Amino acid sequence: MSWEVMAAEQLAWGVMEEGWRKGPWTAEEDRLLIEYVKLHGEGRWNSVARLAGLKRNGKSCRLRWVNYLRPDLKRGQITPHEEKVILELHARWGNRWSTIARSLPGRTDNEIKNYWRTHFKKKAKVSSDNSEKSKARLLRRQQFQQQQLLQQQQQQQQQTQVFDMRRLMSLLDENENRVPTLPQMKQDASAAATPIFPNTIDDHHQVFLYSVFNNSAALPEATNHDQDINWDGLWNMDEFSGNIYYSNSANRATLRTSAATPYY
DNA sequence: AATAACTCCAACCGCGTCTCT
DNA sequence: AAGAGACGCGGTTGGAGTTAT
Repeated sequence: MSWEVMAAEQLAWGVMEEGWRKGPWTAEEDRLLIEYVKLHGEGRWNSVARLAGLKRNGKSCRLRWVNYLRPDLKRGQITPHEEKVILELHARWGNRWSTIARSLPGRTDNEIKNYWRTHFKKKAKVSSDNSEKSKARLLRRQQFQQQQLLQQQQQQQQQTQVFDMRRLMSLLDENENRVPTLPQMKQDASAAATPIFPNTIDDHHQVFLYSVFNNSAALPEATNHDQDINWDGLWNMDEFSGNIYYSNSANRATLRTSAATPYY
């Protein structure tokens, strides 16, 4: 092979390995492959190089035909209906892309696989992260329950004020949609300047509510994720006390539903 | 305007299964 | 029955294009 030919092949960046070309296909190679299939039909891919004059191995030819040149391929974006089918079939079959592709005429396993990876895999990861979060939440809830138990015992011993959960629930009902942001809550509750729940809740209950929302007896430093923390607390509250959450706010129930909706 | 980050997708690779001799 | 080659599948890579900062 002359150096000119070698240089030309480098420029076309078709890599030659053991005599086989690799990398992107040229229009001429496509034409030769289409001609070959017209004459000999699909299959016998290892004969393509010899019969069609292509410097491609059989595997590469088959892949190019199946994923790109086949005339029955459907071009264009995956439709919402196709996406639905992919989701349903993936839930049933897992990563059996060729099986899924059989239910989507004109789509290749490679195309579906790529679509899944780019559109759903990341969301699945987020979902798994959420599952980690819910484990941590469970742990926090258990700690919180222990803490409450301890508190109650101490309070009974000292015969001091007893927290009445029913009272708190009704207070929450009365103050529907008034869930404050954390900095507001922290500032107001600790300073006891302006009541957060102006209707009825006294300073003592404000601090307690803050701790319920945040599963913490102490007031933490302000954070940039105030809303997250507050709603996190609400999820826990729901799990912890039964139906506080549902009885509390239709809006929050809607939010909860949307947050709990599984996605891929 | 530059560039970093992200998305898309064609193509490759390794391996398991099938088919033929 | 066994070995070799062909085929098919799922995972991965890397370049091009697009979007965000």
